[in-house]
Amino acid sequence: MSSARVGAIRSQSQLKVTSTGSSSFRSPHAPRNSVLLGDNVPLMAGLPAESVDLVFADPPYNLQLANALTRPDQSRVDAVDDDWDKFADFSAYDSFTRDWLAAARRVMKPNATIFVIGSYHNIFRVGAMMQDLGFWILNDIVWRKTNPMPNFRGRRFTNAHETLIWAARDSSCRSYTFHYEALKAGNEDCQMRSDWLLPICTGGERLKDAAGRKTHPTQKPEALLARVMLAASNPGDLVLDPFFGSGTTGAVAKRLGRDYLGLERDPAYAAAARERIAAIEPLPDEAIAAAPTKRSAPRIAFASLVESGLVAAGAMLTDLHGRHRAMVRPDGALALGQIVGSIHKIGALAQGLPACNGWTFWHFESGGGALAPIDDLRTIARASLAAAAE
Amino acid sequence: MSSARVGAIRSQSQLKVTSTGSSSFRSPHAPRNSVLLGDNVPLMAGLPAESVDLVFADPPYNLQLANALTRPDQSRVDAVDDDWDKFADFSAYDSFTRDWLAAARRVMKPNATIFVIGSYHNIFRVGAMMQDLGFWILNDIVWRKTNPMPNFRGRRFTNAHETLIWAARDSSCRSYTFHYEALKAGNEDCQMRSDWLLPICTGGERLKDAAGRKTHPTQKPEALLARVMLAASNPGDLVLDPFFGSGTTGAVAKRLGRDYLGLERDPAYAAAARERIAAIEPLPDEAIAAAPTKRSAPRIAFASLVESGLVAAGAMLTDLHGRHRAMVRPDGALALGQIVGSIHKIGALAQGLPACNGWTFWHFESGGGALAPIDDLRTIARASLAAAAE
DNA sequence: ACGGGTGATGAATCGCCTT
DNA sequence: CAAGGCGATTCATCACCCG
Repeated sequence: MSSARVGAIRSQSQLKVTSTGSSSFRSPHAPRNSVLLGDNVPLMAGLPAESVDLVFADPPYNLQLANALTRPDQSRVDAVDDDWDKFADFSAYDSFTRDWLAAARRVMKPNATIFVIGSYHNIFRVGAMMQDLGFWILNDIVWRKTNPMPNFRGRRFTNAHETLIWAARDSSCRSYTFHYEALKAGNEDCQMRSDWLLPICTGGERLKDAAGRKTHPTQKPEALLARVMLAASNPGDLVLDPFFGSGTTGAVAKRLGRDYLGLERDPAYAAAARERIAAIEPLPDEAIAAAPTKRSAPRIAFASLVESGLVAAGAMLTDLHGRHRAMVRPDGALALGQIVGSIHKIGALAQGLPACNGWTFWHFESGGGALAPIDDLRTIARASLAAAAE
Repeated sequence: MSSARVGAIRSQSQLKVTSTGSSSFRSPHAPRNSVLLGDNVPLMAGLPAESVDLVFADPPYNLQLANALTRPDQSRVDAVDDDWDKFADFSAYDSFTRDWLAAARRVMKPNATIFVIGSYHNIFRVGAMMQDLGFWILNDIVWRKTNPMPNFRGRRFTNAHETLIWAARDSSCRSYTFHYEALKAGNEDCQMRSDWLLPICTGGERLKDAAGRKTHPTQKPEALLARVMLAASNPGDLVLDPFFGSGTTGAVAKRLGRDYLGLERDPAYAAAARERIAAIEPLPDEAIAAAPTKRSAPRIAFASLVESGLVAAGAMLTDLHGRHRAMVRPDGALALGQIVGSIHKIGALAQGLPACNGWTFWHFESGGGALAPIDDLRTIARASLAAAAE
C-alpha cells in the first residue's frame, strides 16, 4: 500500500463519533482513528460488514479470586476486581463471549484475522467458542513475561505467561496478511516462533493518574501490540479493538501507520486513551513501508530471459552438483534428452520428485567455471524491468 | 511418606490385570503398576472411586490435516493420521472428552490433581470442558520445545509449544501435592514458572521397531513427565494415565518410585510399553525421598523453645533494626508493653500490619551482639526433635 | 578417535493464480 | 469452479559415512 493512500485514509476519518450504545449510525465505511463509547456489540452491529483488516481483543478475563490476595509482607495485591470482570457463571461468560465474537466476525474482511488474548481463566472458553463460531485458528501464541508477578502463596507455578489465539475468519481464508519474511529477518534469520518473550507494561509506559494510581488494571505493553500489527497488518489497515481500555492498540496503530477503531464502555478509559493517542508521533513512512517480499515480486517468464539474451538458446544448465544437464530451447523450455518442459517440470523430473523450483535448482556457468543459479539472472531481469518503469 | 510404605505398596501390586474393556473387575484398591487393555472409560468405571493420586492424560489432539505436507526439499512429513485421532466433528470430540474426563474425575482422590496436554487444535475444548465438569484449574503450563518442527510453508508462526492444564478435582481442594520448595531449589532458587523449556523426544529415548520406524507417533519426553511427577506427586503415589501409548508415564513413575496404572486401547502400544517399563531401573530411595519442606516440617510452638531453655523467659526480642522490643513470657507469649500475644500477633501489632511471621520478624542477640532470627532457634529445636526420634 | 558432510525427521489444522 | 501450473518454503538434533 502506498503512503499516499495511507494519508488519504487518515484524513477522511477524524470524525470522533460518539455513540451511547445503540446502533445509531450507519455508514458505508467504518470510522477510523476514533474511540466509540458504548457496548461493543451494538457498536459493531452498526459498522458495515467486512470493513476491518485486523481485530485485537483483550476481553475481561473472568478472574476468580475468592479472597483478597496479599504478598508475604501483607501488602494487598491490587487485583482485578472491577465490575466489568464479574460474571455470574461460566454460562454468562460464554454468552458474553459468543456475542462479541460473532459481532467482530461480521465486520472482519474475508481475509482479516483476529488476535484474542487471555489467561487460563478464560482462554479455553474463548478458544472453544471461536472454533464453534467458525473461526479457523492459525496459531496459539504464548506471551512469556520477563517479569511476571510471583505466586505469593507458593502453591502453584508462577503464572508467567498469557495466551493469544490468532485466527482467520474461516478455514477457507488463505491469503491473510502475514509478514513472514520481515519477522524472520528481525529474528536472526530464524522463523518467528509461537512463544514471545516480552516484559509486562511498567514504568513510563504505564498510564497513571495524578495520584499515581494506574489508569487501567490490565494495560498491555506496546511491544506486544507492535508485534501483532507488524506480523498481521499493513500500513493503512484498519485495526479494530472492541475492548479498547487504555488504548494501547490505538497508540501502536498510530505509531505504525495503521488506522484504529476503539470501542470502550467506560468514558474515563476512553478519555485516557484519546489523550494518550494524541501524544503519539507516527513513525516516518519509510520506517513503516512494507518490505518487498519474494512472493510479491513481479513474475518473470524464463522465456523472457532467453528473448533478452540473458540466457542463450542452446546453453546447457546443470544442477549444483553437475549431476543433471538440460539444454535451453529458444522458446524458453528445457530439454532433458527427448523430454521437453518448463524449468520446474524438468527439474522435478530429473530428481524424480513431485515438484521443483527450477529457478534455484538449475545453474549456469558464470565467470571462471563457477556455477550460479538462474535465479540470479531473474534478479537482473527484474532490476532492468524496474529501471524501465521509472 | 517413608520408604517402608513405598515398598509395601509396590509389593502388593504386581497383578498385571488385563481387561478387554468391559468393567469386568472390582476391587477395593486400584491395580498398580499394570497396563490395562481396553477403552479407558469402562476401565476407569471399574476402578474404585477416589483411588488415584495423580492423573496424566495425553488424549488425541484431533488434528485436521487437509493435505499432505512436504519439506522444502520435497520430502514428505510423516504426519499423525492414525485412526485414533479421527473425529467426525467438534461435537464428537467434545463428547469423547467429556466421557473420559468425567470418568477420570471420579477415580481421583479428593486432593488429587490432573495434567492434560494438548495443542491449539484441542486444548481449548478440553479446558472448557474441564471447567464445566467442575475441575479447578491451578495453572496452564507451556511446554516450549527447543527443537520444534518448523513451519515449512512460511505461512504461520513456528508451532513451538504445547499446553498442559493442571487442575484440582474441584475448587475446594486446597491440600493438593505441590513441591514448591523442591522445584524452587532446583531452579536456581527461583519459583518454577509456567513455561518449561524441554526438547522433544528423539534419539535413543524414542521407541522404534526393528525396522527403525517410530513405535508411537506422539511419544512424550521423559523429562516432561518427570517434572510433572516431581511437582505434583509423592513416592508411592498412584499415577493414572488413561492414554498410556508408549508408556512414558509408567517408565518415569517406576524410575521415580511412583506407582502407575496405564490404560491403553491398542495391544501393540501396550506391549511396547510393558517391555519398555520392564527395563527401567528405579532410582534409589534416598534420591527419591521427598525433601522436607517448611510446610511439612513438624510445627514447633514458641513455648516449647522457652520450656527447653533455648529462649530464656524474660529475654528481650527485637526486630532486625531494633525499632521494636518485646519480652518473652514464660508461657511462650510475648509482651509489648501491656499487650500480650503470640510472636505473630505482637509482631503484626508492632508494625501496624494485619499479619506477621514472628519467626522471621523477631530476633535475639546471638554471640558478639549480632542479631539472629528466632527461626534459627526453631531449626535447632527441630534438629534435636529429629535426633530424639531416632 | 575426531571432525565434517550428508541425510533423516519431528502432534502441522502450512498457496495462489490462470485457464 | 475444478484442475493444473508456477514457484515459494525449514530448525534443531541425531545417525551415519568417510577421511
